[in-house]
This record gives sequence, C-alpha cells and structure tokens, in this order.
Amino acid sequence: MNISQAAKLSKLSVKTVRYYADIKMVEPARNIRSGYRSYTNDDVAKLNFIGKARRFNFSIEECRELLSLYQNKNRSSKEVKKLTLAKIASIDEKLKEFHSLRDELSYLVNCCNGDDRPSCPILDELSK
Amino acid sequence: MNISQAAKLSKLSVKTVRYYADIKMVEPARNIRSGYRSYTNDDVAKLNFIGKARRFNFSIEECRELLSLYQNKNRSSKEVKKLTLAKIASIDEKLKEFHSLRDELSYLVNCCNGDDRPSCPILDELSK
DNA sequence: ATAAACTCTCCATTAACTGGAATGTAAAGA
DNA sequence: TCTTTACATTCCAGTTAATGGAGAGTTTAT
Repeated sequence: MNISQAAKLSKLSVKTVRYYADIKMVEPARNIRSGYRSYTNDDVAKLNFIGKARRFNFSIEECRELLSLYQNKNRSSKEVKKLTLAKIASIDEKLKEFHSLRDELSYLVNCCNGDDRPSCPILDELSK
Repeated sequence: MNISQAAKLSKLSVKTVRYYADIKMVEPARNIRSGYRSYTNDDVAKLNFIGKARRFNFSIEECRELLSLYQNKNRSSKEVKKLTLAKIASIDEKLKEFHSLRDELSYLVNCCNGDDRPSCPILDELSK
C-alpha cells in the first residue's frame, strides 16, 4: 500500500511516516517505477507500535530498542527478556504517576459544584 | 528558596525550571539584591504538577490550561468543571492505550523462556 | 488529454528543552 | 579580608521529533 494508506491505518500523519522512513525506523520497499514507498501489513504493525510507544514518551531510540525486541534474531532471549522487563517497569512507573494526575483532576471536579459561582477550593489542593 | 532547591524538589532540571520562568509558566519572585529567582512552596507545587502533566504529553499550552483550573478565580466553576472533565477523558484515553502497550510487552516476556536460546515468537505477535 | 489527488525531495520552522560561554553573587575556609 | 568554590544570571547555539511548504513528478478518474 502507499504511504497515505499506511498513515491512515497507523493513525500517524504522512509526514511522520515519511520521517520514520528517513531515520530508518520503518523502511518500506519502493515501487521501482514511481519511487513511491510501498508498505506491508508488517510495516503498519510496526508503525502502530511506535505510535503507541511515542505517545508514552519513549524516545525514538527507545522505540528502536523496543522494535528490536521483536526483530533482532541475533539477540539471546535472555537479553530480550531483561530489556523488556525494564521497559515494563518504566511503563508501570508512568502508570502510577498517571493515576495520581487523574486523581488530582478528579478531586478538582468533585469539589467543584459545577454551577455558575466563580469559586473552587483551589490552591488549597495545590499547596497540600 | 533558590532555583536549584526548587528544581530538586520538583524533580526537574534547573534549566527546565528557568525555561518555565522564561515562558511565564511559573514566575518566581526575584531577590532584589542578587537578581536570583526565589521560589515558594506554591511555585514548587506548580512545577510538580506541570512535570506530571508534561510526562503525559500534555503540551505547554495544555499545562497552562490545567494550571488555570487551579488559579483562575474569574472563571466560573461550570467552565472549570467542563475543562477538567475533558482533560480527564483524554487521560483515560491514554490510560487505555498504555495498558495495551504494557500487555503487548508482557506477552513478549511470557512467551520468551529467558534462557540463552536466540529465539522468540516475534513477528507473529507483531503482525497479528 | 487534462485535472485532481497523491507522491517525491529538499529546506525551513516549531516545540520544548539542553548545553555552553561569559559573567556576577554568595557561602565557607585560610 | 581574601579567595576559592558553588551556585546564579543572561544569551546564544544545538537537539529531538516532528511539521509545513515549495516545486516537481506520478497515478487515477473523467
């Protein structure tokens, strides 16, 4: 498939997908006639995965590492396992923080009455 | 307190804290003699909050909005509530994705035996 | 055949920092 | 008091991960 189809399926912009090709993250085949990039389903799966990881602030380099968990046949599974566990730990770290951010906002919502009075117990919470 | 103390407490770099002052996100008082930035506990609480929100990819502009939920006394609580609920929804969205990323990695770990054999059921999972 | 839609490369710009130089201030020890 | 060390300031350049636009070629649809 062409780049716009791949972008659509992976919910990334065409620009971003092209960028990932430029930096050799997901390198599609090329149509020899037109020079157009030609994406497979596997390519799209990788793009999806990268999109997900990027949305959680894994850097491009970390994404490369994560992708290599899938791809690098020369790595022992021991090493792969170690790397993956480290990534999971860092995800769990973020997950914890995530909940605390959500809780802070939830608390705000609950303590606001939602009418039109312009008051809310505000900096009390902030400076706790 | 001085900037390095504020940075330490908020787990941000001094550079970042100074940057947030430059862009008028958290503007500390100034020591009139030295010109040094002087942070209060409230300032640190704000920095903490911004740090948390940034780690979840809320943009600087969104962080400003979130901060205004706490600070803007001129906003009706109705409006505040609406904004906050929208933010919570977007957090929940991210949370869902987060879990799916974690699951994908967990699955990888579980299907690896963790010994030294260089094999792992890899692109099978990717191309599912 | 020609327009619309899509693709390409290349170059500039953006957001949110990050690093480094040059310089000023403050705290601690001799 | 002097001075060394640690910390602070501004300013400017560089980085990461895109994003936007120009100019030109390709494909598809009428």
